[in-house]
Amino acid sequence: MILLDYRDKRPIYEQVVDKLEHLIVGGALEPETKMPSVRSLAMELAVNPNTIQRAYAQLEQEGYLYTVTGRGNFVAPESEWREGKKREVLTAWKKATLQALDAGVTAEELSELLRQMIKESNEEKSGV
Amino acid sequence: MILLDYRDKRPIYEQVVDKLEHLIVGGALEPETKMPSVRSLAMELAVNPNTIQRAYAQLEQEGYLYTVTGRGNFVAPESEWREGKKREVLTAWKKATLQALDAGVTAEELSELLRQMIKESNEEKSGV
DNA sequence: CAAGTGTATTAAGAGACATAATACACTTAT
DNA sequence: ATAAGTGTATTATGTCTCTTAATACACTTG
Repeated sequence: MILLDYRDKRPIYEQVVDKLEHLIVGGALEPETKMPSVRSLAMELAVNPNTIQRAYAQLEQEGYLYTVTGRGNFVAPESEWREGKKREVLTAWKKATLQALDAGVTAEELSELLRQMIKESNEEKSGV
Repeated sequence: MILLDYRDKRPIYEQVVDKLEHLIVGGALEPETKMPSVRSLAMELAVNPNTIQRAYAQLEQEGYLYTVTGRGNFVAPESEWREGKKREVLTAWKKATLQALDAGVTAEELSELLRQMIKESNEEKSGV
């Protein structure tokens, strides 16, 4: 379900959060899907159960999962996280754009890059 | 010259690096400007000299400063860092853009936001 | 009732960050 | 030449975060 990157210097629980969040936002894990138990995912990643517990707790805090004691963790309905996620990435995008403009990148360069990325994104969808 | 943010959880030396880099890229500190000495800046920020030493070492590593033992640290010529900085921010911008698209933000929304930010940026320059 | 869930607690170790106290080589001004 | 101001290096100490480890407990399912 997940592959850890040992060269990554971020905490393990943070990597787990990011990867699971990506799977959820990307639709690979649909709402109401049952997540692996804390103990089984810890076993699979050769990691301490506490670390997974921490990752799940954060994902619940951010609205991606909900927990039922005794039953397990489940992917939350999209309405629980879609808007929050959108705000989060837009804030980050604005910051990155400001930094680019500050560094001397022109508006035209950014527009052109954006067009190019959209084009590539569409080509992938239609299968190139 | 700098104001530390104690709510910021990042290391102090990293904050110092970021702020000085911003002053240099923004033109507030021109090339060949003499930087404050390790000891004096440490005194001013009420911080250990080792911490400033670390910040200066990283800025030198990234091409923003050059060091002359016994004389001090100086802002490097723009040619030493301008291209590297541009590559850095463009990489970050592309990543942020991909994440936005992944999260369901449309290309049109990003284009519109970009236009809006350019407009505001121009208004500031002309003094609104 | 047993096995599988989430949750909580305490202890220990590793590593990064920061402070503290020195020491040394070099440059500048006197 | 000397003193003061530079950068640089080293060692020790303390704090904090991350992680592992070992338990313990409440709840749910079969």
